[in-house]
Amino acid sequence: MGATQRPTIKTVAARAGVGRTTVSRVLNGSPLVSDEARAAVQAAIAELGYVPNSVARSLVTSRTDSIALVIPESESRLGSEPYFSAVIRGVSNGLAGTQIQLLLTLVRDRRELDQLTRFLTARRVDGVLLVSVHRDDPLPGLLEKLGLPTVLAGRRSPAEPLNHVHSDNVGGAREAVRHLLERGRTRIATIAGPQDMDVGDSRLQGWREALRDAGREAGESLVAPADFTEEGGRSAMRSLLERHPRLDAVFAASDVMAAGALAELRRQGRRVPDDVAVVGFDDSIVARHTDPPLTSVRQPVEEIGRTITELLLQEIGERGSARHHVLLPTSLVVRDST
Amino acid sequence: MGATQRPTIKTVAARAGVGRTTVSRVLNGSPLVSDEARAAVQAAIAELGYVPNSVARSLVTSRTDSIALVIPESESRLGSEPYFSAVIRGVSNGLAGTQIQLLLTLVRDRRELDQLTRFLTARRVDGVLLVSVHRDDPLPGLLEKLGLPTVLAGRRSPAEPLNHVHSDNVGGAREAVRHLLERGRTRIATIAGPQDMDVGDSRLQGWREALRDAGREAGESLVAPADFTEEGGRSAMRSLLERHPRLDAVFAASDVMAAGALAELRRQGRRVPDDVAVVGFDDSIVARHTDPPLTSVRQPVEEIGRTITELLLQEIGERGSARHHVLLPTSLVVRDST
DNA sequence: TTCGCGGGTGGGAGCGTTCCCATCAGGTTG
DNA sequence: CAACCTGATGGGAACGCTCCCACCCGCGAA
Repeated sequence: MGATQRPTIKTVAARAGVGRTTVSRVLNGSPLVSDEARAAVQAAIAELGYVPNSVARSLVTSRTDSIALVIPESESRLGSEPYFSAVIRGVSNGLAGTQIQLLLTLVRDRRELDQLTRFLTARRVDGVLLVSVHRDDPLPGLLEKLGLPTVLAGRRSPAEPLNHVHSDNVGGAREAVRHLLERGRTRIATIAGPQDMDVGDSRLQGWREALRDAGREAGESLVAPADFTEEGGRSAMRSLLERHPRLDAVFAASDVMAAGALAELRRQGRRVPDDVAVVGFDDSIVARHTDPPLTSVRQPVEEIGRTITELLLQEIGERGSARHHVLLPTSLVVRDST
Repeated sequence: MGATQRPTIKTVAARAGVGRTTVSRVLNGSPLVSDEARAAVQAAIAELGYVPNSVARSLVTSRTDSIALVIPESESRLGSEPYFSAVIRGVSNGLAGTQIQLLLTLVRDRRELDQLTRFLTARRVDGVLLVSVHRDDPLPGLLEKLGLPTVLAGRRSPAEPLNHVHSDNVGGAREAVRHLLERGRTRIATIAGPQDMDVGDSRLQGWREALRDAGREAGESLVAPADFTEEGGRSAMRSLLERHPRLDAVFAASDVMAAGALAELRRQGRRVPDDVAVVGFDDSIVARHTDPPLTSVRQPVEEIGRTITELLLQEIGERGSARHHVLLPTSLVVRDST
């Protein structure tokens, strides 16, 4: 009791002395409405505090005016990785000014994946943003089969056919390693990202290319893959030091892993940058606060978020438009760790 | 073309040789269905790959099976503050196992607030989680007026009438200051949070109480309020040092501000903890990586997220249940900065 | 004058569900 | 044996909107 019934389009029509259809036309900005009718309708809307029922609209238009941002990660990463927050912020920026709502879906396990699959099959969103894709991720294939507009942040492989936006991981890594070479480092190891992700691959490839360009060896024993976590970075550093006690530089494929590496180096009494120089990737908040502050490859994460959103909106608007692959530049931020 | 029409409940009914209603009953788990009918329906559903249209369901039930998480913050904070990521993670955890979807809404300016208001008025969600509330935030009042189930993470004031979950900010701050006293510090300043937020107030109050309990002065000149940003922390530290060149400890109401304070102390050649001890609040990833690592008050942010979600689901389920105010404990994590 | 045309308008149908109610079979009761 | 219940079932109506189509009116052209 108390909460009086919400006005519907009928109420408004009656109040304005016009038909339902005319109200609908005003609502949807049709030009085929006389000025008087439009004014009457607008007055009625204001008096009644009418707000259209978007569920009813969705039922007939089969648009939902919402998109999903899917983060298929073990919970540990959202949180430690400022990356995701920045993407979210970018997406939200890209959505500003539209009426489109953002659904956030974390996929942690098999059950949640099944649930998401049903959700997407039911077309409860107009499009999907996929972040942090793995090579064998089932989602991109599903989305393509469903014909649901999709844009990836990152790519499954260099041959990614779907719309995607990524930063120049190869180039960024090369620049980082070149920087280490310029600083006179000669034994440069790398803590690589997961090898089932293109970011991992590409940054490793950049490391290799830079070393080869300089005529240096890029042996596999100088590579320790980890999982983008701090603890992973720490133990990767440990194993690198065991294999190459005399290494004098490390390129880590993320700041968080670099932070783990710093901790291990400190534990073993190595000075940074005097004994070992360290470069990270992301230029996240972590990089500014480590001891010493971390030289890092900056990637425009927020811009990635904004761009995938813009591409998605475009794809939703005009189906079957050409595929877009956007590459965003990185830049090296030099601090005290090198 | 190609994409064959999605099956509806009618298709399923025809296939199973039953009526619409029976299919609906099976879908909603009604016990008033014979075993044969149920089996036939389930088989038909499987064969057709039928997924119920939740929009149509929403229209008649007027439930949306979604909730909104509203973050009313200038974009700078989501991103620098691991707090929000942790809340999001907790909320997502709290939602696991339900069919409820999470809508994320960042409110950055007046326009976005208006848009959100319309959105909520249209009841496009079943309930709302509100994070980082300010004293004069218009949203809680609006939500109460709309009768939309709401739970706050934090509170507007100690007299908050709405459902809310918060951590023991007063107690945490007291513990931090007591710790500094035990370490023999005598001139303990504080970098306080925004004074239009209860978190700011409460942590300041904890600082005052601890000092008074110890018979120390807690003069206003030892208080420098800031805005939870790193830059704010830095300039607050600067003004504290101007006023009290001989202070030997600072309690900052957030890790990020503490990080700013550390930077300023270093710039001025003060050693931490030898000359000045520093305590932060949040025990975020930042605290572990500052130089030196930061002693900090840990608050169970993820648990806050989970708890507000549980309360909201409960409130949505059984309207008008008693109001809940949950207080979660904090704990001090001692590192090298004290 | 008649016809055609096009802007402005409103009613009916339909989107895919759930809910209310009527119906029906088969058993139990007095 | 009639009256009644009880469990299983299905059709109609409704949720609030958009879209199709028919309609009306006033105008200029034939």
